[in-house]
Amino acid sequence: MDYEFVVGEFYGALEDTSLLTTSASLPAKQRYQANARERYRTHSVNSAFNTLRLLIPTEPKNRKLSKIETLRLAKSYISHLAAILLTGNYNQPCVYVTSLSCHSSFPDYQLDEAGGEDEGEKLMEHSRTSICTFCVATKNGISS
DNA sequence: TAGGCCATCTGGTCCT
DNA sequence: AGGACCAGATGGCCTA
Repeated sequence: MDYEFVVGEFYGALEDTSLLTTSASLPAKQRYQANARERYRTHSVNSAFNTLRLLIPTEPKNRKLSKIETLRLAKSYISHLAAILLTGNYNQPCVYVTSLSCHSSFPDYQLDEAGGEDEGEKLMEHSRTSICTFCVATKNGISS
């Protein structure tokens, strides 16, 4: 990795000592280089987030998701796509998934909520009535 | 103006 | 020893 480039990219030449600050754990120059590496690493993470954002449909289309929204919606989107594969239904796949796949597709639904003999019926009822987070966020699959 | 989100700095820990 | 990774602290920006 070209750290001289990284440093130059963000704050100018390394020999610009006005940018060097004291640190309890590291000499100024090493601290400065560590900061530059951390910035570079953070930017790499952000690039990955941006790439992921491009893969997730949103409503409206130009809405920019926050990082936490991107992660949550990506997770739901994966479940949504799995439901499509499972049901072959492109419009309301998450409504028709089986109880087992429904349970795995809807982590918000806790197993201990459905304890007892009627667990299966509750799961089936859940599968009939629940819309996944992705469907809610994008209005995808919700009949009007 | 408060709250959410983000970038940056920093120190600690783990790994090579 | 040095770099990668992580989490906490801090301050700036934006929006309701």
